[in-house]
Amino acid sequence: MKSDTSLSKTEENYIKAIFKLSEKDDQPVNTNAISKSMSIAPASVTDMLKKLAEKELIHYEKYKGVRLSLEGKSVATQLIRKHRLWEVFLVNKLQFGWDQVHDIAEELEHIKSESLVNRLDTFLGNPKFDPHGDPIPNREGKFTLRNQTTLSTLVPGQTGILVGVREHSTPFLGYLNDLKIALGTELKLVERIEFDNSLKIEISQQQQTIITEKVGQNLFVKFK
Amino acid sequence: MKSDTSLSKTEENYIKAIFKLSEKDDQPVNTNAISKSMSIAPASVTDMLKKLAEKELIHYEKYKGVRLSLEGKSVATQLIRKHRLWEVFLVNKLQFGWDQVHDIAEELEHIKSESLVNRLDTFLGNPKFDPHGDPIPNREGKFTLRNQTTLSTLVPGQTGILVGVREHSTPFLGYLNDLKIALGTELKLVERIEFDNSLKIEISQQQQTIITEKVGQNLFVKFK
DNA sequence: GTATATTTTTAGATTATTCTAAAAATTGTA
DNA sequence: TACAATTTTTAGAATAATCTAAAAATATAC
Ligand SMILES: [Mn+2]
Ligand SMILES: [Mn+2]
Ligand SMILES: [Mn+2]
Ligand SMILES: [Mn+2]
Repeated sequence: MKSDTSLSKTEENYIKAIFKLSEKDDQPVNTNAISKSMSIAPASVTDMLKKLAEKELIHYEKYKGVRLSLEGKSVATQLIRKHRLWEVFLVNKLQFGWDQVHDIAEELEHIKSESLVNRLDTFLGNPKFDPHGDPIPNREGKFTLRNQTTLSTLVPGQTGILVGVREHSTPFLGYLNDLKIALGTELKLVERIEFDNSLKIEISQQQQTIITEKVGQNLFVKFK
Repeated sequence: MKSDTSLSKTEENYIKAIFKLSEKDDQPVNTNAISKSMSIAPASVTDMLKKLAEKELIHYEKYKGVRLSLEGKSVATQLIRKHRLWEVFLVNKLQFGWDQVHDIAEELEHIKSESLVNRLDTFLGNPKFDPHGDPIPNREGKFTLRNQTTLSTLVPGQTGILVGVREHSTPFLGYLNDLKIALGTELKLVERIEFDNSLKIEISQQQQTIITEKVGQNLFVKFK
């Protein structure tokens, strides 16, 4: 049962952090993990977990970590929907670069108006992916799945199209900008260097470069 | 000298309230006036005034009311700029009604990003007025002046075009919607009823209606 | 399986914003 | 000018979100 419908920005940020930490494995999320991901002291996290449990947004047992309740998952999903739709707006309509929009979207996602989100969605043409290739949940919270193959798993000679990035940091996206790599760019794995698993790639059938294994693991591609 | 650049949403709301209260006469604004306009207890207002004075956003002398400093005026103007640009976005791009956008804009105005506002301005085509006919300050904070003549000052037989509304409440705007009165609508003063100064008007050369004096005073018109 | 290390919670404080009640200052009135 | 009414400020307290330090629980290691 949802007791209090209106959540503070702070509460929303905790919910989102917990959601992101439990995305991969569906394991309970530890206090310390939340603390680190949000840069907030563990003691403060404990306090908030009690509060969120009280509101039935999470299932919480002392010392055992937390899981989002169905209600909590829905809150998280709607926040992610808003975040990503705003990012599309900022990039497609206001001409921001994909490396400039995260922090602004981080604020915009907390504006509470269902009709605003839905009208924005319509205005943008119901996009399925955000500027980083991340899927945008629909009104019902359903995500379109994206290819999870990374460039580093291709075999030499194989070509992929960039459909998403795992890392979202400004430095990483700026680095891709410098390499003229954007969503939709054709990337061919030319050679894997044995020594350190770094990759020689060809970008848009033009320049060749070396990227580290780590970079390769952060580039999601689909087969051409 | 501006000491702390970042203001809380709360501080911003006080600055805006003080600005609006001193718009007409340039007199100092009293604690009680702020208290009433914001629905916050006078004692709380006093506390905040001390804080804003500390930050040099207002000139404050105990028991004598406050005035915005130049810095404070600039903060207020930029907030109003953001508020009105967002209202234009909501109405022109997302198809909201002019009676539905104020509260959402009240939230959006607190998003802090200079490039966001300026890009939004460009995207909207640098509008000079918002959906209620209120002037939108430019980057430098300059307002385009709008005609301040109200319908109630016309002489019978005279026609005006609606260029703005003084009241912004949802009920008032909804009432105008019902009457098919919008910005740009032609309004002819047919007759002034002596008894209570109510006005018989003709809307878009079509229906005739009676409106109260109060309504007439809330409709800004320019001569046709 | 005890001792040590790590994680989590509790206790006690702090800052921002708000409140009510009471005191102080100012304003209006006769 | 004196008294009353009004306005404003001060005092003391509450709530939300955070912190540090210490205690308690759990996990790891030998
Ligand atoms: Mn983002
Ligand atoms: Mn994104
Ligand atoms: Mn408004
Ligand atoms: Mn407006």
